[in-house]
This record gives sequence, C-alpha cells and structure tokens, in this order.
Amino acid sequence: MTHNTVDYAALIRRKGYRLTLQRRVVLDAVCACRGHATFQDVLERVRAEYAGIDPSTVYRTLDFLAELNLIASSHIGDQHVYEIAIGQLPHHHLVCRVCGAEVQIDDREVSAALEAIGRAYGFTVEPNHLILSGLCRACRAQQGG
Amino acid sequence: MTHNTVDYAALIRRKGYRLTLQRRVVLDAVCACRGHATFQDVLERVRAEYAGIDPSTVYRTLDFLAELNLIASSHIGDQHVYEIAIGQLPHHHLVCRVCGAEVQIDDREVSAALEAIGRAYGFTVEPNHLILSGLCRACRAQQGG
DNA sequence: CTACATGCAAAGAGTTTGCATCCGC
DNA sequence: GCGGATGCAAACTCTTTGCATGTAG
Repeated sequence: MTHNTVDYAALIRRKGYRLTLQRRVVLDAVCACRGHATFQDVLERVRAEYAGIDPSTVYRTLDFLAELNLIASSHIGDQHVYEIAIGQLPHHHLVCRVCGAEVQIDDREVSAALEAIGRAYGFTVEPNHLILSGLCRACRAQQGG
Repeated sequence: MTHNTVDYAALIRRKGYRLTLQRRVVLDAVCACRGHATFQDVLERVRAEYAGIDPSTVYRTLDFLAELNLIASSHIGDQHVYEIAIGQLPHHHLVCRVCGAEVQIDDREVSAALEAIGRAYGFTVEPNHLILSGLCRACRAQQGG
C-alpha cells in the first residue's frame, strides 16, 4: 500500500530508519481504523495481522510514526487517539458526545475564526487538530435539546 | 473565604455532604493556583497548608469538587488540569506553547464562531472549556514566525 | 451517635525501560 | 556483519480501592 501518494517506506529509509514488518502493520492498522483510534483499537487490528507483536513495540512504533508525521496523535477527553496523517489536509473534528460520530472539518473554516479571536489578544493561534464535542443531528433530535 | 459570591459551604451541606478541613484546603489551593493547575501543583499547595494530607484524599476531593462544579477539570495536551469554577463565566483559554502564558477568552466570542461552523455540518457544538495552543506576542517575537 | 470522609497500604491500569536476541540494510 | 528494532519481563508512574479509624453534623 502506498497510502495515497506518500512513499512512507522511502521516507523512513531516507531518515536512516528501518522498514520493519511491525512498522508496516501498525501503520496499516491506524489507516484501516478510519478516524480516531485508541491504542487498544490499533493493537487489536495489528494482532489480526500479526498476533505475536508486543504492546511495547506498538507503543514505540506509534511514537515513531507520529514523530515522522505519518500519523497524528491527539486527545478526546482523556483518551489518547491516533489517526492516519498521510494524504490528509490539516483538519479538525466534530465528535458527537453521545454516539461518537465524527465529522471532519476543513482547517480553513476553523482557523480563520480562531485566528481572528487570538489576534485580539496578541496570540498567534495554531489550532492543532482541534476536537470539538457536541451533538450530532440524530442525537440532538433524540435527546431533545 | 467565600470564593466570590458562591457560598460553597452551604452548597456542600445542602447536598448532604460534609465540609471537612481537607475539602476547604483543596478548594483554596485550586483557587490560589490562579489558572490551570496540575494534580502536583494542587498537592504541593495543599501540603503547604496541611502537610499530612494523603494523595488519595486529594484525588477524591478534586473529583468531588468537580462533580459539584466548584472546580473545572480539563486537559492541556495529555496533562490533566484543574481550575477554580466559582465566580467564573463560561470561558476558554489561549495557552502559549513556549512560555505557558494563559489568556482567558469570553465564551461568546468563541461559541459564536464555532456554532456557525457546526451548524453547517448538522452539529450542535458545545465548546467545553476549549484550550487553544499558540504563541503569545513575546514568544512570537523571540522565535520569529 | 451515626454515617460519611480520611489515611494507609495495597492493588491496578497503562506505559516505559533494560537487555539479550533478531534482522533490515 | 553491524547497529537499529523487537520481544520479554520487570519497573515505574499515576490513580483507584478496601478497610479500619476519625470526625462532622
């Protein structure tokens, strides 16, 4: 898999690192999760492909891939989540606090709004993969509110 | 201390809980931290006032106070932080990623912007004490950027 | 005086680390 | 073959829990 246009294998080697089976499997797993995946999500998917992998290797590999910006690492509430970064434009998410539905928002819409606010306080806002919690249409209808 | 207009002692008793020395000391400590305080920040301040307190009591008390909305609990990066909530309007923060400076932003400025974006996707955004990272004026000048 | 809150110590989850072995280059 | 990466097990940090004792109301 070339993971949409970025030759990650070449990137890894160019930086002097090695392309191991484990690294390929972990990257594919994060990609296959489509959206935000917890460590456990990733581990399960990885093990479907390579049962013998050690959790410490997955931790090390996720850190490694995040360092190279092949995946993005962030937080929803107090959960650490990972997401494929290859072929993704800068973006943010709306996450429904009831059903967990996720919608991706183009960065430009958010940045424009927040940068204006930051400027008023002398801040250069760098909205880093913001995760906004709320209610999706379906859950709002159901909960009333 | 009445902690600005809210009689927290009465609130605690009205709900059937007890006002203990530990609860007063922890609440005062969070208040004295002015801004976001980690567990360790709070623990240190608490111990200056009451050295014998057990960490588990501080954990339990912080949960307790957050439950009553006397303090707010959130995350900066992967750090859990606490903040006094008494007498605070809904608000968000700009945090400088270099020097850690914090500026409070009125909720209305942020909500207006984000709700408009959410609406376009059928979401009711409920921006819960957002923490936006960026560069303050001084650090931007120094770093060039 | 009663039940809730605390202190203590132990358990538990999640994550990191040291080191011998393995394997990509 | 060399040096980085992995597996394994142990260590470590942070947090939670069970229970006897203390104390607010």
